[in-house]
Amino acid sequence: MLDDRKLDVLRAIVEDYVATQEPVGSKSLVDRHQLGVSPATVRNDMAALEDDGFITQPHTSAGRIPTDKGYRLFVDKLTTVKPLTAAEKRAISSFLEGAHDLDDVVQRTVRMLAQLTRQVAIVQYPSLSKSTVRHVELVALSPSRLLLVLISSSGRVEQRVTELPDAVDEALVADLRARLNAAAVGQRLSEASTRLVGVADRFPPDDRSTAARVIDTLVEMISDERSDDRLVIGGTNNLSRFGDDFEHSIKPMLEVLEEHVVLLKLLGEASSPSMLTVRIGHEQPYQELSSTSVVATGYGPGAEALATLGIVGPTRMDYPGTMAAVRAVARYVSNVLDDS
Amino acid sequence: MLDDRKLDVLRAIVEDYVATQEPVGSKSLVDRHQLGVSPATVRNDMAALEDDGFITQPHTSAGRIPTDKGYRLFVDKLTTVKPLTAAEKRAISSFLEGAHDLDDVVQRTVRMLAQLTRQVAIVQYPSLSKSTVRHVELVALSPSRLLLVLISSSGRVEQRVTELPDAVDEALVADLRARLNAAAVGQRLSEASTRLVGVADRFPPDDRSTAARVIDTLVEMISDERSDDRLVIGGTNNLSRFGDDFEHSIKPMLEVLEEHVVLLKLLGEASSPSMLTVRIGHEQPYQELSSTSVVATGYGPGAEALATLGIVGPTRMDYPGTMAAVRAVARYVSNVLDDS
DNA sequence: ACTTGGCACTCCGTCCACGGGAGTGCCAAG
DNA sequence: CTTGGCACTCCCGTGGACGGAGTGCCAAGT
Repeated sequence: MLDDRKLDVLRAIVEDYVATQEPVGSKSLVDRHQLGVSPATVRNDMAALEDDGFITQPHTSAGRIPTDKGYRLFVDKLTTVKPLTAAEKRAISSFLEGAHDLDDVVQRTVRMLAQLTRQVAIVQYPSLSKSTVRHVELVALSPSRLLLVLISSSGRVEQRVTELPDAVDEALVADLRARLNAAAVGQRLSEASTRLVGVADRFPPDDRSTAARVIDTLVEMISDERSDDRLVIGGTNNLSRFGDDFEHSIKPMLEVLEEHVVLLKLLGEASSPSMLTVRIGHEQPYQELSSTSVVATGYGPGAEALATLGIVGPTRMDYPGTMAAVRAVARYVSNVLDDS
Repeated sequence: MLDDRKLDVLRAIVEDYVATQEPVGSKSLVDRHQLGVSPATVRNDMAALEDDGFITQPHTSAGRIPTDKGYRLFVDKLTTVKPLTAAEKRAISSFLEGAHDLDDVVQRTVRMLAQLTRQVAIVQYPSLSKSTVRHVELVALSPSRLLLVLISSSGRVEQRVTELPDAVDEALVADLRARLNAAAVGQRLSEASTRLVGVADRFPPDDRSTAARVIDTLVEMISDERSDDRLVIGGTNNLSRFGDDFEHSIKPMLEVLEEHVVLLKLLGEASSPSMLTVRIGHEQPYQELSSTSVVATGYGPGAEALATLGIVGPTRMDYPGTMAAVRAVARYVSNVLDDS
């Protein structure tokens, strides 16, 4: 049914359409690719591909454009990975390694991704829920105000100030600090919460309400953070690449970029850093984005995927190049997180 | 030269044009406003206003639209402040007060601003350079790795990890912590840097290189942060309100939104929280944004302006409403920062 | 059985001419 | 100084004509 030449034709159609943004006809196809057959033959193949739903024509007697199904076949079967140039690789690693803290890493990553793919880039902050507690720090700002700092293995630092019911002295703070760290350090955040609640009971009655207050706040910080809704967006200027139909391609995208919750759904579950998720057109869950594709992958220190990063662009995009860039950036940022 | 009626006519033109987005003619003006004169009279006034450069016509025999100079006169002389409704005020304060940390405050502020003005909102993070050191915290992550946390009076927390030349014990860390805090707490950041450098000398020779390393990092953190380039953008979906001319109004705006440095210039110097800066069309420094206006003001705890917030929108915008909203949000966020 | 050249057909996009409509400028009268 | 009248200008939407690109099908060739 789908012999090799038909696949070649499909590939050629996808490539030409991505390059020119215009429906591609049989004539221009044979001109620009060495298919070794005549336009008439190509027409027959195109008719067959259309019957199978891989391509379609915007109107009778126009050229063909790939359908979502066509792109899907293209990325699944017809794509050979297009490795980045050495210069690009060097640029990525040196740029990412210049970062000094987690915020900086994330910022630079999103920038790099947007620049390489010339698409809108999205990077989710490393999730705390899968990472572990590295340290809990308490700082008395005044006798009745305490600053809590939570440091996770992913390098994320979360802080909050809490008002205490009673004044505390430095000894109690030190005691709290020691016990909280003993209970929580090394634990995954989800377990740390449950471990912490028990700690209050082991304080003398006088201090118990203070301890409970601190622990409550800490647990709240942990669960707040587990919602994982922080992300950074970059390359919105590449929206101009989405096409000329502002109302139906750019406007809905702008709406979605405001809704971080929606974006997180778009990125999908964090997959392993070496696995790319590609969702083409209707394959992603939002109808308004029916001509939009998502290329995403997980990243994080070690082999574990703590969070997701990726790009969003028109279905009509350079999949091989984009996929290579997303994968490469995910690898490099994972390495950087590993080191720190 | 400009009698009262001409000013009335100008105001009516601005209001109608902002509302309808279409050139306004003499007939529709007298229909929609009680000017008490005939269209012909209005035409004479319009001719005069055009001679003076306050309005212009896109083509012969079309209605008039305001020029930048016209808008300028409008905001300077013809605008009466349009106070927010009680419901709006309540919404702002309750929404902003729900924030638990500085990030949260900034996020919510930008969201609120975008929602109230239906424009693109920009909020600069409170500048550290004008704020003071509240606390310095050191945490030994391992014998030779130290986490430095810097907390400023504006509630901003900055952290960084540094590698030490030698192993340190808890006593040295405590000593460092005490001395650094003694030297820096309460100081403005600019002074804190100079104060800190002297501290290293007062350590015994064995520890001096470690102390110097820590102080170097701290000074670096301070000066890095003094660059003040962090800001948050919201309401980009309101870009669709910029008009139909994608290429010349939306695209350049998208470019600019990527360049935070440019945005900071656009916002301008932080003015006092009660003073609004309005830049109309060509009055702002970027040619590509010639049909864009900026409404900005400073904000911060107390009367001092630590940073700037504002909105960017088409010159054709509702100035009274926008100005009221920007001012109100700046006041409320200042209050919130004051409390915390 | 597949490939190829030929040919008629379809449909889009563009150009152009046309007319209605909104708005202006000017003038003369109140 | 204001007002009604009037001729004029120019935009913009509509509709028909036309060229071009591309298709589908058929009959002949390999």
